[in-house]
Amino acid sequence: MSYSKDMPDLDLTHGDDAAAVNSLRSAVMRLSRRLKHQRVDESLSPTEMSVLGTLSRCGSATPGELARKEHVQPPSMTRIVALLEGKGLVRLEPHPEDRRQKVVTQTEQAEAMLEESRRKRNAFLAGLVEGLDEDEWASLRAAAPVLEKLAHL
Amino acid sequence: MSYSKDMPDLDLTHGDDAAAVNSLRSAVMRLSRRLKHQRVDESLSPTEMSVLGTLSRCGSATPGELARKEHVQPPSMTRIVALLEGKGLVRLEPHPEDRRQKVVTQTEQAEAMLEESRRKRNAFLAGLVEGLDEDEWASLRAAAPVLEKLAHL
DNA sequence: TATTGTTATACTCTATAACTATA
DNA sequence: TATAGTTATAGAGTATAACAATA
Repeated sequence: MSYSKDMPDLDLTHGDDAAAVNSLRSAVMRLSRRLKHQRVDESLSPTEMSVLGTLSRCGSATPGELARKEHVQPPSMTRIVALLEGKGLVRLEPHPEDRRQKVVTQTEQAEAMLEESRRKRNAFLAGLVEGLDEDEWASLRAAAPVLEKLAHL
Repeated sequence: MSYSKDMPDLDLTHGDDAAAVNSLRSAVMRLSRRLKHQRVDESLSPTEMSVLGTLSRCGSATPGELARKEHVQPPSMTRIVALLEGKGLVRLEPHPEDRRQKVVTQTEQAEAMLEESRRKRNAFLAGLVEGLDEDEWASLRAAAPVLEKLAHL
């Protein structure tokens, strides 16, 4: 039996697992559309916000690394980085070892903006979460890091 | 103290809740981009698939109801419904009580397509889930219905 | 007068293909 | 020859505004 205790015993013929997978996909797609509309800065797209969040968490990165992390193609990241630079939210520096690459770093202005916008985002999600009970919110909190992992697995 | 036991004690000044909210938003956006690429039918967009899923779960609906459920504007739903009708996946009938409205119903062909595609979707998500351990998958299963609720709250 | 749905139009975001510079 | 990033272009999906038909 090719079964490891570290792997979930995901049985695709099992109705409950299949239902969970369907439910998850549908919910993520629909929730993402709602979040798209809750822009903290009206002029920043969700992906642009996500790039700033990634830089805030992971520090500096090259455009190529950012493209892979955000699951967009390199030309799209070129455009995003140029836009963020134009707004003074990131700084572009030459790569110390490879002159083809660049290093993207967020500015203090970006960090301040993220902090400022956190309240607005939380207000929106808190409004939704108020419709949940304690157990549901606990489920969500437990799942958040797993969804993060899934997003860049 | 304005506290109800049915409401989560969401404290926006509390770092853990704020972090969970941020994590959730970021993960949902990035995961949705990955799912976008995993189309069961290459010719159907995620929203179009989601409409079929909604019809499958909820039965018939008017274009206006579908627009509200999917969080798109009425003109967008007009376009989606027309496209699905052109592919023979939904049927449009006059509303029995209000001649302004229409009733959208999925066809047998749509149900067969959903069933067929379920295996492909599951294969992709199962691939991701294989990188999780038992507890993580359990968290996700518990959170799926909550995310569904959040998506149309 | 309000509501449901449609048509016409424009915008945002992303992708692909072709190119430049460096490794 | 392969890789990082850019430029130019096209396409998908959605929104807003203006309109038609019905309540």
